[in-house]
Amino acid sequence: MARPPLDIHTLRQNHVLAALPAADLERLAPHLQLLEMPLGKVLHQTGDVLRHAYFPTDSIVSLLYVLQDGASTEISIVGNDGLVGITLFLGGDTTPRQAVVQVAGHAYRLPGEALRDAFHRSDALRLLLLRYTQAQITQMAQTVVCNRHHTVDQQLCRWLLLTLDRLPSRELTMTQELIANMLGVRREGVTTAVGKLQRLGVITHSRGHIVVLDRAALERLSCECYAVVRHETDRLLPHPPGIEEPLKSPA
Amino acid sequence: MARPPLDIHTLRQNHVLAALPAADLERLAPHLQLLEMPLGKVLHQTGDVLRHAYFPTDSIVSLLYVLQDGASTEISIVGNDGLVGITLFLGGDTTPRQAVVQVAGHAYRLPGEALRDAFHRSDALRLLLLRYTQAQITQMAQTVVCNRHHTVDQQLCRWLLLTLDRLPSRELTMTQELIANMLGVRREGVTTAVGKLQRLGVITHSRGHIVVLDRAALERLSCECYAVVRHETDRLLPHPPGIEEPLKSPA
DNA sequence: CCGCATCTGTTCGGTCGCGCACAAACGCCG
DNA sequence: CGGCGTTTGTGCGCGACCGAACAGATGCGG
Repeated sequence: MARPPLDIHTLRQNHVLAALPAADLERLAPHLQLLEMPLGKVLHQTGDVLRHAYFPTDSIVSLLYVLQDGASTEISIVGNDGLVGITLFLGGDTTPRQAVVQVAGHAYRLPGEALRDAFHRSDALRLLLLRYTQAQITQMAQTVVCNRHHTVDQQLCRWLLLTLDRLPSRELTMTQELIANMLGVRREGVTTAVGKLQRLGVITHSRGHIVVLDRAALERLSCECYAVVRHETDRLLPHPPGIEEPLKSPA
Repeated sequence: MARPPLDIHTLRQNHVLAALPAADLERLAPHLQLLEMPLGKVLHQTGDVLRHAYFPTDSIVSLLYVLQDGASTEISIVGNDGLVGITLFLGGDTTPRQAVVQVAGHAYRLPGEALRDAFHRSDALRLLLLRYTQAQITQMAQTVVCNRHHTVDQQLCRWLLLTLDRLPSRELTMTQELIANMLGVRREGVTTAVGKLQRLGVITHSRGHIVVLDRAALERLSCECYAVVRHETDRLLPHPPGIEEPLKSPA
């Protein structure tokens, strides 16, 4: 699919943009630029001054923290439900976190000033962004608990579900090594967990490619953390009408 | 309404209130009510609709998440540097977290509508609250990483330092059991860690009472997480002039 | 000053995840 | 088709933390 940069339909693939009143969106549109988001692209490094916000359409971005010794952990995950760069309107100019493209795709880029500007001018946008911030906070908080109390197996399920919710398909391209980086665990741990899921018939996988066969099972095997985050996200960010809901589980 | 407790000095013990322009503070003042904050008081439960915000003066409040099986973990900690209830202006009316008084003392209580109102009216207050939100996010993010990668010993140091930063003294009243709840680990783990610190001469303790003897050592023994949070907090929330800095390490 | 509840210290076996070291499978490319 | 780098599978030994159980210590209230 070729993407003329300002196709309204493409714009509205991002839920935040889609939920904006037409007037707000039109004012923002001239500043929005559609970008390729290749796997592994670093949107900003630890300590960088943020210059842009990114509104993913079909890409997924991980916010992660990298420790001095190189160990890393995913703090939260951003897909077409949100944006990278809440720091821009919260006020600090930098964050001690890194944003990395975890699933290749596209995103709209918006200069920081334009976002800040819109944030102050538009009540609707402000409301939306603040609620999204709240959703992000919930996600982080749940990650805290999950890291502390749940097994790698459970966390893998949670992570798969969160990622799946932000994808248009049931497949995802991602090596176990990368998943391990996200979860902050060893690759071998992920291998084992993936093996179990495969044996249970919940997924199939081969060399950087995972297909989810039984989403319901995944939800059963996951810890409560996924449900909490999902519930809160749905509550805080009602999905835009007319845009179909990706992967809402029928159960 | 008679309100003896509205001593401006006491008000300004809370850094957020202290940083407000006089006009904003005066408008808020009639709504502020000084409260006793006894140890263990629950400000709000999981799922509660928030009615008030709380601005601690000499108390400390923990935001924690309690899992279905009863296990808990502290998500962030709020003292006189901030407020409980950022959800009020972020937009969700409820949070899936619990707020519990961890160190007894006092706090000013503000009705939710008053906070929301002020948030929308006052640029200064909005700026302040958003930056504080950012600081809270940093704290949570760091807690994610810390839970994943660091030992109980290190985490205890981090926790002691964070708590100490929000206290006017070097002593704190807190059983190991409670600390364990905060950190989300077993009490025995805390006992061991505390024992080590005692042997090193960093703290002394007895029955729910810990005195920090060597703060610098605590910082050395802590993981990098404390420094990151402290640095970000200081950067985002400049301390109010004229109010002395509690426990800034002389080094 | 005694009793008792609370808090703290310690032990022991078990499990989970880590670090390391390889071996096997896969798929891309020449 | 064969080689090679990447990805995945597995098997150790180890340390950290857990769960449970219990013994000592401490301080408060009667």
